[in-house]
Amino acid sequence: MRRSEKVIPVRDQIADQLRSDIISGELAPGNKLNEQGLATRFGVSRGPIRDVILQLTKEGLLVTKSNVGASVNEMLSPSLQNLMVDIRRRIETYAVRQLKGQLADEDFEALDFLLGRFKKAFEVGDFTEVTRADIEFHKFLVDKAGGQDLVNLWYPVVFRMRMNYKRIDTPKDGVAEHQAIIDALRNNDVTSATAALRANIR
Amino acid sequence: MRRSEKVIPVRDQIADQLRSDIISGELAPGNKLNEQGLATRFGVSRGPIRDVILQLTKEGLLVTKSNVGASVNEMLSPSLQNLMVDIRRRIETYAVRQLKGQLADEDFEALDFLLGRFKKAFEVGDFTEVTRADIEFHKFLVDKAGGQDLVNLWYPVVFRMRMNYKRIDTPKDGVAEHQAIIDALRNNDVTSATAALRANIR
DNA sequence: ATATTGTGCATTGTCTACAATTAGACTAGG
DNA sequence: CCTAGTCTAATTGTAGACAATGCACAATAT
Repeated sequence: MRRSEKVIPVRDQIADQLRSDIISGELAPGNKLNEQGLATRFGVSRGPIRDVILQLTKEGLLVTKSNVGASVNEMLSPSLQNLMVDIRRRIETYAVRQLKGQLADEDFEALDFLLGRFKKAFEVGDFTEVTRADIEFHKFLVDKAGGQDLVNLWYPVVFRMRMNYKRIDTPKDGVAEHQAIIDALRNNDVTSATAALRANIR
Repeated sequence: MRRSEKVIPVRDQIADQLRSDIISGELAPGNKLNEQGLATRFGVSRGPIRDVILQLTKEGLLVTKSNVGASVNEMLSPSLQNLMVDIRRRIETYAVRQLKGQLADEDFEALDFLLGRFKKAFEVGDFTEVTRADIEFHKFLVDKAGGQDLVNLWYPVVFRMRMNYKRIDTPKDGVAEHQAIIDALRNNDVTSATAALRANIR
C-alpha cells in the first residue's frame, strides 16, 4: 500500500511559512502582523489568516491583543528558557522510553531520511531548512510515541525555544548527535538514547 | 484607581463554557461538534465558533479532521497522564520558586478570595465550579510567575489532566491543600510550597 | 452477490461586506 | 507648553452567502 498522498491545508502551509519567518528572525519580536496584508500576500481572504494567527498565538509565537492585533512575541527570559529545555527533554525522554522495541524498519528508514535532509541542508548552508529538518526529526519520535496529544504539548515548547537561538547557535554536531539517537534506538538502549537527547537538546 | 472592568470577548466566554462542558463530562469523548449548531446555541455566527474550536483543538480537548469536523478527544493513556502530572508539577514548582518574596498583600488577598470560591463551591456541591475555582487558583500563580508565556504552556496540561478525572476524583482535601500552599508562600518557604503542590497535583 | 460508480445531502472551508473598536492626529482651552 | 477631548482613518470582529469536500446510499455492471 502506497503512503497516502496527503494534501496539506492552506492554513497549515501559511502557518509553516510564518513559523519559519519568525524562527529565522525575518519577523522580529514586536513586529506587528496585519491581517489584510498577510491575506493579500498569500492570496487568500482574511478568514484563513485569522485561523493561522490564532494557532501561532496558542503556540506562543505571537501575542494578540483584543481588537488591536497580533505581533511577534518577545524572546523568553533565561529562566523560562531553562524550564522549556527541561520540559522538552522530559517529553522526548518519555518518547524514547515508550518507543523501546516499538520501531519498525520503515520507521528507521524515515529517521535516516530526515537525518539526510538535515545533513544536506547543513552542508548547503540553508539554516532555515536545517531547523525544519531538525524539528521534523524530533517530531517523528514524539508523534510515534504519544500521537497528536503529545505533539500538541511539544510543539509550542520547541518553537518557543527555537525563537531564542536566532541563527546564533548552529548545531554543527547535530548530525552526529542525531545519528547517536538513531543508533541507540536501534540497539534498544534507552540509557544511551536519553543521554544523546540530553546532549542534543540545549 | 478602579480595577479596569475588563470585557470578556465572546470567543473566550464560549471557550470557557465548552471547556466546562467537556470537563464535566456533559460532552463526552467522541462527541462531534457541529459548527452551525454551536453558532445558533450561542447566538453568534460560525466565525467565532471556528475560533473557539481551533483554540480547544490546540489545547488538546478536541481533535479536528480536515473537512470533517471536530470531536471531543479521548482520555489520556495512563502513561501520558503521568507525564502530564509530572510536567504540571514542574511548571508550578517553577512558579512558586519564582514567586518567592514577590507576592504583595493584594496578591494574597486574591488567593484567599479564590480559595473562598473553591470552598463555597465545594460546600454547595457545585463541582464544575469547584474545578473552575481550582484552576483559577493555580492559574493565578502560574500567570504571576511566568505571564502569558507560561500560562500558554500550562493550560493544555491542566485541562487535559482534568478530562481524565471526570467527577470521580473529588478533592475533599483541596481546601486544606490550597491553604497550605498559601501559607508556605506567605512564609517564603519554597520547600513547603513545593511539597504542598506535589500533594495537590495528582 | 459483490464491487464499483454515481448522486444527493450535510458539513466544513472560504470569501465579501459590514459593524465595532482602537490608535493617533488635531483642536481647543487652560 | 501642556492637557483633555473629539474626530477620523485604519484595523479587527462578526455576519451571511457561496464553494468545496466528504459521507451515505442508490444504481449499475461484472
